[in-house]
Amino acid sequence: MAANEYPKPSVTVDIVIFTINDNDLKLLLVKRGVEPFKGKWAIPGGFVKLDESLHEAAKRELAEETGVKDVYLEQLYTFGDPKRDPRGRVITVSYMALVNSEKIKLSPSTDSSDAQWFSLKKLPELAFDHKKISEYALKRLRWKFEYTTVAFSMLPEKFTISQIQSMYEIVFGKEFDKRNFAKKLLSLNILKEQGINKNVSYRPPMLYSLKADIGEIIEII
Amino acid sequence: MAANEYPKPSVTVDIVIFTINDNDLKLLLVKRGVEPFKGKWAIPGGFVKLDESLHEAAKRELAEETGVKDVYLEQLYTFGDPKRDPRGRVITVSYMALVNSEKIKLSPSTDSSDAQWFSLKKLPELAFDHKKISEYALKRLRWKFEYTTVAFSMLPEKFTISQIQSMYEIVFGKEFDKRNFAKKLLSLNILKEQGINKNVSYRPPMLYSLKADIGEIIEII
DNA sequence: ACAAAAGTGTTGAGAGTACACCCATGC
DNA sequence: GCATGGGTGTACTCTCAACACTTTTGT
Repeated sequence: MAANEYPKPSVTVDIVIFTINDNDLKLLLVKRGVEPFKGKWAIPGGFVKLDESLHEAAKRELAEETGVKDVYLEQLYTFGDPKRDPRGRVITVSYMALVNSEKIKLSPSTDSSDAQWFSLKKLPELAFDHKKISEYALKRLRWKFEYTTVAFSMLPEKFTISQIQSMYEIVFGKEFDKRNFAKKLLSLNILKEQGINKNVSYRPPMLYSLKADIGEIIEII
Repeated sequence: MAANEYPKPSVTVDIVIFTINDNDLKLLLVKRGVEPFKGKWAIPGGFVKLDESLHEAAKRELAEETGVKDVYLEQLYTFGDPKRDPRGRVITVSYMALVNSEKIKLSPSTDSSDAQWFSLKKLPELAFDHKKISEYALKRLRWKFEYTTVAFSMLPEKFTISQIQSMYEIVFGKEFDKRNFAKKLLSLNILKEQGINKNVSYRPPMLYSLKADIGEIIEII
């Protein structure tokens, strides 16, 4: 039963890259330049190299597309229907990434007609089973927002409470009560005051950062 | 960028099969007959065929090992470290299955020295990264018990409340208050009374079944 | 003084937790 | 009548949801 007795499928990673800008939740799509689905929009991804782990492959593809490293990256689910790629058997391990839109510069090698941010509300038709993958990613994103601190990975180091609340309202598509939101957030005891932001024409808000010992994503369930 | 330009990894499915018997949570392990790790215990699994989906592959391997079909089966996570298999690049999609121990007959082709149930408390050393996989599966199992109705898939059609409570106590390794447990369970409104079990030498318990419209696993979060 | 967003407290409802006694049966 | 597990209610605490007004700044 050696590992090479069987015909082998191809293995890819596909990455649903989320960001928030213009008060909207967006994901990055690339336009396919080759058949199949030539000209259709697709989630960025590519083949896994034999000497890299799945996570490394996802990180590499992400860096190639967006130029960012050190972002939140999480494996979602592996899609392996035999008919999902007309070229042959391709199994894809899907990932989700959360990036801070201010840190992104879309890869200069791909001009902007090839890679674009799309609002979740106005997605074009997607290649392969990428609609299913992006729906799965959105569910997971909401779950993670509800029960962990991933949201902070889409913010700059210092942020205001209303910036956080606004992200939650965008992701869940509904509004939250300001008092209850702040009360809950502060009671978690994960924020540190960072002084006051003076560059606004209204009452200046308190800036916060995550406490030093909250480097990693924690569960707030 | 055809699908076959790259050298390909092998893809397997590995299934963590849980059951409860003798008041203990157990998982099924098979003894490896070939190198590498010959003689070591491993989670059952095998290569994915080119014309079957991942779920079908997991179902097939499960049926080959245990003879059971129609059990709860869920994809967990895909492990793809380049060094996880000394034979070469093997990516494995892990699954978890929950089976009713009364319905199992271990495959007759494998004698009992080759496949055995092990208590989670006394696992032997495992081949490959199977320890990591089984730990991941246990976490997911506990999560699913807490927030969904998967537990019922390990019970016969009619069951008592204390059977359910006993399963939860085994899976979480702690005891629950009998009154609170019954109150919570009955308040979910998913059980139907099925008359009284008379074959006991103490006050006979009420038997329940899942309501007809609760065929699928539901979230009880 | 006005516009804009920041900041803040109380109340009621529901869920979870802790806790102990009587009941129905077989032997 | 005794051993065995079955079945049940109350009180407390905590969390969540609903709800509106004052404060601070720039212009």
